[in-house]
Amino acid sequence: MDKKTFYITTPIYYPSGNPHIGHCYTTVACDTIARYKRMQGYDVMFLTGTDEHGLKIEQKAAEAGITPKQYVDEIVATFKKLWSYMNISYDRYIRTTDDYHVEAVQKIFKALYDKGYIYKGEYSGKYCTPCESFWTESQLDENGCCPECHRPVTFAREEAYFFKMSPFADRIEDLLLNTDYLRPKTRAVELVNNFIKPGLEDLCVSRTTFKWGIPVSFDDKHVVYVWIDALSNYITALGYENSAHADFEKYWPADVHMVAKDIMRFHAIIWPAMLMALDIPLPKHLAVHGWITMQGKNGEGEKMSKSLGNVVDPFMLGERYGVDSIRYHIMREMALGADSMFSNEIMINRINSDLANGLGNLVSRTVAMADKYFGGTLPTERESADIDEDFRSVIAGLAPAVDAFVDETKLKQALETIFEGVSRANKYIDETEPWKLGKDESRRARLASVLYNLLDAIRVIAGLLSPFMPTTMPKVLEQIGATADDVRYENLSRLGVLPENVTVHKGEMIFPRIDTEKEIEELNTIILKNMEEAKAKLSSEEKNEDVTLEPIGDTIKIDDFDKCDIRVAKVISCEKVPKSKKLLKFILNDGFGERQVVSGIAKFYTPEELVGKKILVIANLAPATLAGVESQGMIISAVAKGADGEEKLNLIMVDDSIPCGSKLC
RNA sequence: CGCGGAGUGGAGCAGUUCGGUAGCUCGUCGGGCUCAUAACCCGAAGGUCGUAGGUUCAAAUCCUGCCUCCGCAACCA
Repeated sequence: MDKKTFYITTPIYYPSGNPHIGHCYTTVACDTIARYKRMQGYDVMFLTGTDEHGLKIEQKAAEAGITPKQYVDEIVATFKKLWSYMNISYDRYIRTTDDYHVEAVQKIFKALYDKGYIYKGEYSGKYCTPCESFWTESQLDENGCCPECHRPVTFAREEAYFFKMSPFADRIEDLLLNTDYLRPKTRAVELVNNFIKPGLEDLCVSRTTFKWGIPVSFDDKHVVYVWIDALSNYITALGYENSAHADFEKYWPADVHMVAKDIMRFHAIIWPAMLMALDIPLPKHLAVHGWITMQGKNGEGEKMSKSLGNVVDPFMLGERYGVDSIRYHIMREMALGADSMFSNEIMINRINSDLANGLGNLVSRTVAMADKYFGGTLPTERESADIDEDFRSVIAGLAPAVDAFVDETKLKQALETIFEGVSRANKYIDETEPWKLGKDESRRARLASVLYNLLDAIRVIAGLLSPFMPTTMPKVLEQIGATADDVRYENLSRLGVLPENVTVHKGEMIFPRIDTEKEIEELNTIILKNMEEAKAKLSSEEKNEDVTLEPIGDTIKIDDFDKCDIRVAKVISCEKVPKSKKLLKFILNDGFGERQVVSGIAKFYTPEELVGKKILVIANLAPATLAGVESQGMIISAVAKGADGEEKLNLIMVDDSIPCGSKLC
């Protein structure tokens, strides 16, 4: 008999740095769904992996003085270590550097080329020598400068391959708007309005500017750019166009691709387009979740950032509170589509109230009573009461409800449902007052019924929670004397499965209560230390260590320089350009009068701190309009890239004694 | 007028599709209980549902204007 199959994937992660709790978010959710489906009897394929090509990896490796492969090998090892630590039960791990993937991607690329969906074109734009990058017309800025470094670029042509997406626009729009492919669907309209309605642009799918990638088989100047290389992992891992695996027919189409919202676009538009072009059925669902944001001092969510030192280290948390507690918290807080706040306090409170006070204490008190009143083994006489019925029906109703939520990838709601059962059980204890029954010899049968109902309820709860917390639930089952057979999936929607004369085994506390104040204090100490380290790292960068410098540009003649009229100017006023993130609007005194200049440095400076300062401005630059504001010139600043990849920018400020309008030569 | 989302007791959220007593978790306060991990159970306080209008017997829910926040896009001359 063929089992029903279930194929679920995480994205393949980009190993340009070590994994953090954000990666855990997606992966733990997939793991839980995979385990749940296995429990239900599905033949599950759970895929994760790493996307190991690209310029950034090439550069990072060069900085470290090792080959790209050595570099990614190291980081992949860390990923695998984390997954093993987090109990991730992936069935397959794909690396885009794996031979079979490389081979298959080349075939896919060729197939798309043969079908006419990939064509050789060329950038009609210009080449930026320092960046070693070509830019298409649409990417170029208004002065025809490099959109990354904004230096003049030389006009050049270079061939590249493009993937034609426009033939699929209508089908993709339909997929997003009229099917439940995208979960949650709230962002479908946004995607359609922003990317499909204006016309799907052809996608550049090859590069000649770096080498660390999969060579195009029929044109080895080119390497395959990220889209076709990375996205196709979902099918190559099953053996599509390769012989390393042979279960494409069996598992495809995928049931769930789970991704974070930042890569939703690629999975919602490009991936379906690729599959359509290849005539492959589309995956059933794309589940998009939000980010974990750190709760800042004012209670606002702020993004995790290495320079803030607020990156959460999953290993550290696991050591302190147990891996299952972390898994629980992640899934309990995660909602489809929406961001969720993370703070040590939120997490500890959650663990305490749900796991320690709720579930842990329920197990502990129930087992303790069975032990105390019956020496651990229940007698077989029974006496039921009306009051049992409501309790039993709540417990019996858990499994179907949880099934439905898991199918909709709503793990948060699934957990809420299960914990309603925990709550109901605690209430049942109060209703039945077993401690009173224990004092009355004549009520032994009643007491046995009550404790049996409780143990049986815990059996169901622990069974349903096993996919979520695979390490601790077996301990619960051990304590209540349940066997693996008692928590077979079919038995989770059934009551009365435990043997009448079940024997409990009192053990240690499964979820010890955390001393909130003490832990917060200790964690704050750790965080403080991290922040200081981050700061120390920053100041060492200022000493020119670990700073990536741009190469020196092409030689120019003195006339070339003379074309630039650089003047000293004083900042009269400065304010943020409304609706822009990066732009500041300056009114300058350049010695001749007032001049308005816009500069994209809002990230680095606040308007107030610049007023009154003397700076340098290119005075004869052609005016341009930015975000609707005219800019008459360019303010000069010094730029370098720090070790963390973040740009460091400093305005060149000059001595106040230099008169406005002085010319640099 | 670029596109979209959100504003609900102290905190985090549900409810808005198809108007009809405003709900959950945490926190606070009071009570109960003692089997248990200072836990558990019950109860209470606390919200003019961002704002101003409109439709209606009736609006958190429908319509209009406005304010604030967030995401995407644009923007780094």
